[in-house]
Amino acid sequence: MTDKAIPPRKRDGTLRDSLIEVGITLLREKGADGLSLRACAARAGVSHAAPTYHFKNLKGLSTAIVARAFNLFARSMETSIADAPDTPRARLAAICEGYLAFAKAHRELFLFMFSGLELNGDDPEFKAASSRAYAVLSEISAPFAGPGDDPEEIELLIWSLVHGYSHLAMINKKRPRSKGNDLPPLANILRHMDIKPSGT
Amino acid sequence: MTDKAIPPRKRDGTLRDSLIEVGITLLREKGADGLSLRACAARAGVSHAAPTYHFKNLKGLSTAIVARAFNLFARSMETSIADAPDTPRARLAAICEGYLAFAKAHRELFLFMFSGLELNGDDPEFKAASSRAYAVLSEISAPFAGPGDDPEEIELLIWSLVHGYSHLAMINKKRPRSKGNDLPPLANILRHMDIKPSGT
DNA sequence: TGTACATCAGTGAACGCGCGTTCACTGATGTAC
DNA sequence: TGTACATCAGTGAACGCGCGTTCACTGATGTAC
Repeated sequence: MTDKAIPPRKRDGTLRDSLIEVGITLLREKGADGLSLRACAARAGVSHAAPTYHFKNLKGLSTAIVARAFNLFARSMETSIADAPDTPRARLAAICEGYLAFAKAHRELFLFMFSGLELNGDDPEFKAASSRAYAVLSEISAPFAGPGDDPEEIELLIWSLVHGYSHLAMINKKRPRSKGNDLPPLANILRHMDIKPSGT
Repeated sequence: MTDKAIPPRKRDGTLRDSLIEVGITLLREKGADGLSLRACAARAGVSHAAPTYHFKNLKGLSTAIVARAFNLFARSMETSIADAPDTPRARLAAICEGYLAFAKAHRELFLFMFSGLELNGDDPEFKAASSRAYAVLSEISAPFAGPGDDPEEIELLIWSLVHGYSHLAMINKKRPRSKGNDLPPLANILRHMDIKPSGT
């Protein structure tokens, strides 16, 4: 079993993109410790120095990967919302499901993007992608801010809850068998949170 | 400036402990990437092979460090609770403050212990320490479970919220200056969450 | 349509580094008698 | 109190590994005229 998952390429302008995808694969398979410029190059069937040309260094590659991750993340939430009934509560439930679904589908990537790793914070792709995700959250939260409320507080309440739930779920891979292997579902947790859309 | 922060030691039975503390220092100074068996040994003024004797390997050292972390974490919450008025809401607020205070005081350690890193899950010290932290949370949450509620759901609601808030706060070191550099305070977030002690 | 030239995208060798792990060893400490 | 012995705690050399980064290079592609 050799390691050439991707056939050798020649100048078709897609290498940068491929390296990002390979990086995500590497994260999935080996976690954050398995991500390196050299490993990405090898997996992409390219010289070990090639990634440096596109990303300058490991931090640059990581930033590009996290930018991609935030786009996938935003898309997961957007898709979930698009399928939901057009009421504030249904949309809230949907964004939470989308958040959690992304985490479950990309555990290592999710942990990586929220690992506190230092990135090129000024990178435009990165900024655009993370803003996109934040905008979704912000939009869905807005209807729950009453007249006297700071909308940022409501956002942060919702964000904290769904992020905490998802993050803890990713950390606790293994739970005691006695109660089944799952946390109480997110929907049940949400039901306990008595915030109300401001129109009611 | 040499690197002998701790003078060379000779057989006083405290090396294991010192290595754990040095490991925590290393995390604080350089993050997860700065933690290694060799770096701990060097910092403790001891041969590079010494840590292996006590921890077997890097995973063992990491497990010991996280166990220590969970004890500090539990203590932070316990202290905060001990100083609070003896009402369910005050105790809830106190545990949340203790949770956040620990994260702020030990950012890198907090990120490390919740990084999803694989540890020796069966290690007794580790199990005891994490159970201790969980027990605090569980005890404080109990009064908020009404007659029809699953107590685990209430625990998870509270845990998710405070964990999410703290974790996001650690990730977003830098916020846009325009609004000041701080998130809306945790107390405000908690106020929006209308759970009630079951006696009321 | 052909040619000269610049730039682009990737190569491959080389550098030095820190790492985890193994292993034979040693000298100090503790125990049995 | 002295002696023999076992175990403990740490040493230091050695192993091979993968890593990031630099650098002179090359051959393909694109552009100007």
